[in-house]
Amino acid sequence: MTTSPGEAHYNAPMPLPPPPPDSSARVIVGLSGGVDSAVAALLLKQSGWDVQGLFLSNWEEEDDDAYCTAARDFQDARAVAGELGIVLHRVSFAAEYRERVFAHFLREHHAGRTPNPDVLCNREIKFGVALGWARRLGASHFATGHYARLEGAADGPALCKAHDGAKDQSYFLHAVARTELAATLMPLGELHKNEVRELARRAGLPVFDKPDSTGICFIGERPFREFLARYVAKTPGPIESADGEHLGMHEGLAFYTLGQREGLHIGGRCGRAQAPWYVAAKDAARNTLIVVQGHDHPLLVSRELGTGRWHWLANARREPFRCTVKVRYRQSDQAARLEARPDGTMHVVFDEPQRAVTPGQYAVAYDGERCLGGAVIESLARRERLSAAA
RNA sequence: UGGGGUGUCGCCAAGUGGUAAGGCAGCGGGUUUUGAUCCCGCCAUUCGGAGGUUCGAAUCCUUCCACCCCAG
Repeated sequence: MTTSPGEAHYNAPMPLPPPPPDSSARVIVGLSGGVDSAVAALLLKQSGWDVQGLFLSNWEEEDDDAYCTAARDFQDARAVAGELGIVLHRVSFAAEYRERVFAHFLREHHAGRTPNPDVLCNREIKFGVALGWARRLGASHFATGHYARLEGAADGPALCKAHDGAKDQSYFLHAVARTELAATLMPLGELHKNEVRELARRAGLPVFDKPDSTGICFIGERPFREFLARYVAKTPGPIESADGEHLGMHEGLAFYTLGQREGLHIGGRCGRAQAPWYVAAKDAARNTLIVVQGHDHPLLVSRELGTGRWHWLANARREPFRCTVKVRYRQSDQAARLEARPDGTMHVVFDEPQRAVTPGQYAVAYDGERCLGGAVIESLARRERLSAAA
């Protein structure tokens, strides 16, 4: 059953979630107030589960529209629960979010790296404390509206890509503990986004046309630099080309990420090409941002990277093996050779050089549709060393 | 102070009589549960100032101003 995105096959049999193991089995669905989690709850109910909703509020600020957004989301979640006739619990994990996700987020930025808070948010909050809370609420299972599939494999639960490749969120889920995935249901994994919206519309769910949310999970979409500046002091310093020419000033290394183009304020230079400039490196010792010109400049690409401790979502492999790897969300799969180190880290060598591999982001491995696990990117090896060019 | 050169959007830069290219930056939007990238749109009634020639000037003339280089 293949369908191109855009033309849904509403008449095809809808893939329903697995029926409950027994008639009274309870599942707690994380209801965000968005359309995805609403439809996840809808489908589970239709399958016969005893469904209850859980609304998480993890970011409590009273100073701006984030508060309004959160309040609106809760209202939407409540409306959905009302329409489905299910109980809705509301729990704040703001303290946990701050300690386990946001503190790390700030530490990484202070260190000049580019953290991915949503990976941690899934592991620590949604599939951590929230899932634990679901158990306390008497549920055997926890469910979310993530676009990913969970299958039973010979070696345990397997996290697989969503059928809707454009929405696949397995990258963000790679760090979740397997024991937690074993108790998790993701009913949307075989649906396309437009099908989800259509299901919501037909079921009378008021959020059927609510726009997709973006931005850091629970914090939301906002001007990133401005937001970060509330927590990280600005430490201005020079911007230099790889050959040492002074090109301007930066606001602090934490406010930039590798491969970034915007915000450098570098205009035309006499004798230089007419191409935009991109962040190639951060020289912390000199508080200097190193930039290069051209989207695919050699100093922007890496062929190898080293990770932190690898988290397996399949049986660990001790011998080198080939698979595909993403170094950022929504990147197409890149062929690579992986070799686990004795200390639990991973060494990745790509077939093709990769652009803007960034410490703090995650390298996530796949065998076809299945996610094999991943780890944070710690180091990278460029084709040419920066020092050689300087 | 002589001699030479240059002054076109925040920056780089086309345009030498026919009614202001392009790139970068910036801004806005799209894509996106990180941060990026990417895509689309906007962005000089005006060419250092003032006069003049001309049907018509950024382009020619006069003059003033600024900056740069060489002399000194």
